[in-house]
Amino acid sequence: MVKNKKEFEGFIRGKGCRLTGERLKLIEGIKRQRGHFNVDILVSCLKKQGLKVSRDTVYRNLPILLEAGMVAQSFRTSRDTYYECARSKGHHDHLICRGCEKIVEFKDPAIERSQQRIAKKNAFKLEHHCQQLIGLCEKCRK
Amino acid sequence: MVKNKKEFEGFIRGKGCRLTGERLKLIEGIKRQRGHFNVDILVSCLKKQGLKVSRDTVYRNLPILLEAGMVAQSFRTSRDTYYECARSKGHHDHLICRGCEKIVEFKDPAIERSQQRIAKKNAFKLEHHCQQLIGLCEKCRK
DNA sequence: CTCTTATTAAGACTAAGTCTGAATAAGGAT
DNA sequence: ATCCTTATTCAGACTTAGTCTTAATAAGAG
Repeated sequence: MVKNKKEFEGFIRGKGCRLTGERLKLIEGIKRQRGHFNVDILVSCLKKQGLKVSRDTVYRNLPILLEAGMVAQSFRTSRDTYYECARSKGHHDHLICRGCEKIVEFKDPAIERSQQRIAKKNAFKLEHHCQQLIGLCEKCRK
Repeated sequence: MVKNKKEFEGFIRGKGCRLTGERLKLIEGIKRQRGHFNVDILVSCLKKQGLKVSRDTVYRNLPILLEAGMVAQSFRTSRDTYYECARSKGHHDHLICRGCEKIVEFKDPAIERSQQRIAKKNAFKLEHHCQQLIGLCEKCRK
């Protein structure tokens, strides 16, 4: 899990990739994100802050940042994939109201352990997971 | 959970909707699906079997079939949403290899119970969930 | 059988994500 | 420092899952 610019430099060079200005802008901009973001949100925030980077560059570098553990895939709507800065909080999953789209974050160590057990039983090396509980919140049930 | 044509008729009329030929073709075609399918797969299978229905009709009716519990959302790739006929097997989740895209199905009652507990704690009425464990299978780890 | 209105098909449209090709710049070699 | 190779970037074209529009059709009530 890469935590800062220095570690990122090591990580990126270790892969034989180049440490470009855009990549530094990207990790800077992502650290500034609070909460969930999708690619368009990220690009327009970067732009506002004078850290212009093309949409394509974001798409190209996201897999690297995911691999480095600096960004985590958070959840998906029918339209979009949302991410979040891994440093902002620990890992967690989401409870989503299909009525008002309210999102509640939760952690459950027991579930995580079960997931590891299931992966092991099937000889998988678990890298990450996506767990979304969909339902109706108190208000939306009326 | 709607199980057959008769129950479906009751369900659809209960909603004040019409029992159309297309809807019958749809549930017929879905019952014939084995395993996972996305909208395009479903449309072309229906076509092959002489049950022509437009793509749009499928998209329009999927929420109804989900609500009726005849179809379940199965998992999503970066491109597509996959479904499956709810009757074919019981509910289960997926372990997906990001290398070869192999999919392993699993059930875990303990996780299901935890999910219910989490929903209850947050005053949500849980309708369904999406749990995908992503990693590398034995072969793809080399 | 007639009338109302939900539903349908066809195709235009939207937008997330990918691809292409030319220009740029990182980093090693000299 | 300067040159050279090649990964990376940008801009914009492209692909395609999913949505919307409109006119035609047909389900169901009376």
